[in-house]
Amino acid sequence: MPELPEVETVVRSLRPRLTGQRIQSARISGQRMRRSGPTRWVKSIGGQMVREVRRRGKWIIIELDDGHLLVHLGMTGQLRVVPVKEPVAPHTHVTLRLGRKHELRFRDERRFGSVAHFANAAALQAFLDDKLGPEPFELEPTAWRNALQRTRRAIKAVLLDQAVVAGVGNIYADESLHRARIHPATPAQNLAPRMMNALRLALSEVLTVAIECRGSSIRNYLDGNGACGGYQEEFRVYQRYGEPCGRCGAMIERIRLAGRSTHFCPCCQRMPASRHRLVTNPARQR
DNA sequence: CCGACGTCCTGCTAGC
DNA sequence: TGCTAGCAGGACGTCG
Repeated sequence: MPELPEVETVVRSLRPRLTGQRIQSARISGQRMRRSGPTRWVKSIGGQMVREVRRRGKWIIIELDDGHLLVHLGMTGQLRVVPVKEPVAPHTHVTLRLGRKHELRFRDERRFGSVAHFANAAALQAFLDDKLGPEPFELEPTAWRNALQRTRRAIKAVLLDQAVVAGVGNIYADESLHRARIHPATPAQNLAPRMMNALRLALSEVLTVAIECRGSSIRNYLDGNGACGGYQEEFRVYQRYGEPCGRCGAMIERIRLAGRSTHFCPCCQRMPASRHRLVTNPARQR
């Protein structure tokens, strides 16, 4: 389940292997991916050079001489540079021939991912700006507080909302909430300002360490060279249902929240008392 | 307009 | 041992 750290790791591993490489040809095989749009670009990108590989949220941007490829790994997507002679794995949907010996392959068994082409840089920017909030490392404290204060949704659901903060998925939402000692069902606007700030810092810290560990490998996540990540060894709550919390020893619980499996420590992560009075008491209002 | 929820997709696994 | 229902979840569409 690639989230920001996994996508960042893939980008870092692909960057030196793709930048400056000329794409000889591209092909799409098997059944079409969902949500990838028209595929006429496959014919037009032959001969173009890769200028840059970068990340925005969970999206991978491959900048070409003329246009961009925008890749989302979905749940099970893998983007890897492999020798041409390596057998083509099942569910390989897109292949970019890079030279005599290597090709970039996009593989995605569950087909939640996508590979789309943008001819126009402004259109790509508009597409991303429309759906993505700031990167977690660049959250501006006041804007973050304002975003949380204007919604009653459970904080877990807010963290998963890419328009609020880009790149957080189920694993790092749970891990960050545990680090900040916040109950995942807490309505966002009930969080005290210092807790909002604690969460902002926890997100940054958890994601930074996860990137240093090259992401988490749960099932089939691999980076651009086919290597596993190691952050799964650092999980404090995710998939640790029934195990003792490393901080207080209480049993980690699992609930269903925002349609997602949610893991937390009932002792370290308490729901705050309602701050209703602060809102309704005129003496407290400006 | 906001927020909750269903849908897509396949492979693995818990449970009978 | 073999079968099947259920689970996993990111993005997006739909509905109240």
